[in-house]
Amino acid sequence: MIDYDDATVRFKALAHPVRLQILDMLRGGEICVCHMEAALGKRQAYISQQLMALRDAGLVESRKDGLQVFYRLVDDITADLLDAVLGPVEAGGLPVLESCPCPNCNS
Amino acid sequence: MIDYDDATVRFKALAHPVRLQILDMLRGGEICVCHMEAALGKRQAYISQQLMALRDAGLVESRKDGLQVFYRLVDDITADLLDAVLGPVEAGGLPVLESCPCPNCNS
DNA sequence: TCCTTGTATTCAAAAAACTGAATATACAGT
DNA sequence: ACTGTATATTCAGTTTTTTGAATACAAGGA
Repeated sequence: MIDYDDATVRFKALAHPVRLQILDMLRGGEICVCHMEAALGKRQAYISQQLMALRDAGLVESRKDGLQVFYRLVDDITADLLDAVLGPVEAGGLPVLESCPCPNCNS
Repeated sequence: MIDYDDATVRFKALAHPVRLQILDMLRGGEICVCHMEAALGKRQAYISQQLMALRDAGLVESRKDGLQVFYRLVDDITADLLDAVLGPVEAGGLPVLESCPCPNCNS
């Protein structure tokens, strides 16, 4: 028997433009919150709220490294859904952002 | 540039257990409203409301045949999304339902 | 034309999601 | 211990979604 309520949780989490954009970034690999903040141009607290929603839905998980917290996708299903709707992940990898203090942006 | 708002419309429509169940049925081919009513055990008006939501989101389209209205999926993207989350479509085709007056259920 | 059947729409109340503001927590450096 | 930086949580007001109830519309048959 298929659990439609279960699937609904996933789609609900996906049904939001900012969360979609975050997940889209995460297709390329794990990212720190500071990076999302710089890339999306939204307040930090707001991004953290959306990340909480994604965590609660079980779509992402986080890893703490010093002051930064890195997020990544939990499973391949989410990546497949994004591929189907947004198209394949864009090449080029994670851009270096001036305003981001994470190790990736400070060579 | 990716249109996240556009994708959000699709995911919003999918983020509902009854609508998901309707779409799941439609993976097997077009179905009449009376069939959904019998299969889901919900009021007709309620099902029609969910179908309206799916139509507004552009996920399904309808065809009128006499008294009955048949619905079908508009594109393959939706079917792909359902495959990814619900698993592949179950074999067996559309079951014949006692309480459904459509031609399919009256051999 | 009138009645029946199948489907669609409108409306309103309740529930849920969204988001800004304020605040809390955790960690690193001094 | 104190400070600053990165992230998380709580709260409340607003907006949106959900859903039951009532009603409207459309097509076929008598």
